[in-house]
Amino acid sequence: MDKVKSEPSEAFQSEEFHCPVEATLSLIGGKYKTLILWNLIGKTLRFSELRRLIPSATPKMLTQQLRELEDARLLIRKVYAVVPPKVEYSLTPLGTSLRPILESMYEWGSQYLLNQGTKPCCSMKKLPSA
Amino acid sequence: MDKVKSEPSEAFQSEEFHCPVEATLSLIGGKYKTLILWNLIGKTLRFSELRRLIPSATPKMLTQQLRELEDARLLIRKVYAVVPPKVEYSLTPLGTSLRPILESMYEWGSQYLLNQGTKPCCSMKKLPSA
DNA sequence: CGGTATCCTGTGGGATACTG
DNA sequence: CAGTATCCCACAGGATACCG
Repeated sequence: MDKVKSEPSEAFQSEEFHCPVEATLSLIGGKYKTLILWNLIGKTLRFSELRRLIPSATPKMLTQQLRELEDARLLIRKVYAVVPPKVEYSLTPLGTSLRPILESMYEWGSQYLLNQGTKPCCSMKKLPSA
Repeated sequence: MDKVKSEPSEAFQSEEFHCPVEATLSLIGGKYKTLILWNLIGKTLRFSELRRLIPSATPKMLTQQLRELEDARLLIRKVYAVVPPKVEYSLTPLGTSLRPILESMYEWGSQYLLNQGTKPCCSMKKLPSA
């Protein structure tokens, strides 16, 4: 298995894209991805912090989703050569540029849940004003 | 199997929702759903017209996605009691209210595809101005 | 025309255990 | 601390055929 992976985002190069909306969806649509992006807006978080913020994601899933977001250039993984290991995740400008979309989805979803009489839950709070 | 289905959206009533963004995602994130919604903005289309607009969706998948969108109250399925059968799909006000989200996802995705050097394709054209 | 019904495969994703 | 490595299986979703 000669998977080289010298540079990220190889998967996306070979992927035939559909339409712009679906392209966007393919980047943020994965399980836990919106949660990850949301939590990283304006912050830098370590792996263990993300685990605590998203307890339902197993380490395997969290790693996988983070790698895919990194491949899509939406976030950066910064490894510190220290012991014990320290890794920090933060959004790239591209990742940050998703904020308006995420916020409009948050607003729409909140309204929808209200109208359905369903209680919004989970760790996804509203973001600070700007 | 006593699946009653007197009223739509039963599945969503019993579904435990996560956070607003994921709730939104759960409604529009399905395969072909954005394509369907996009094509229906400002229009009314028949089943066969949707099939032609989204050729990659098999009838089974198209039906399934349409039913889920109907359950979510995003579109309406209007059946005419004529022969040969005639069914028309159109967005509800709720469905139409997704337009800003879809458009911002379209814009973001277009930009992303440009920067990646990937050619946008498929039947998803830009919408008329308003 | 507008769908169902069946069969079947790939894989998303959970549980669990181990490692540099 | 920050992940891998396996095992496993439910189910999304394709192909194909048929129906009122």
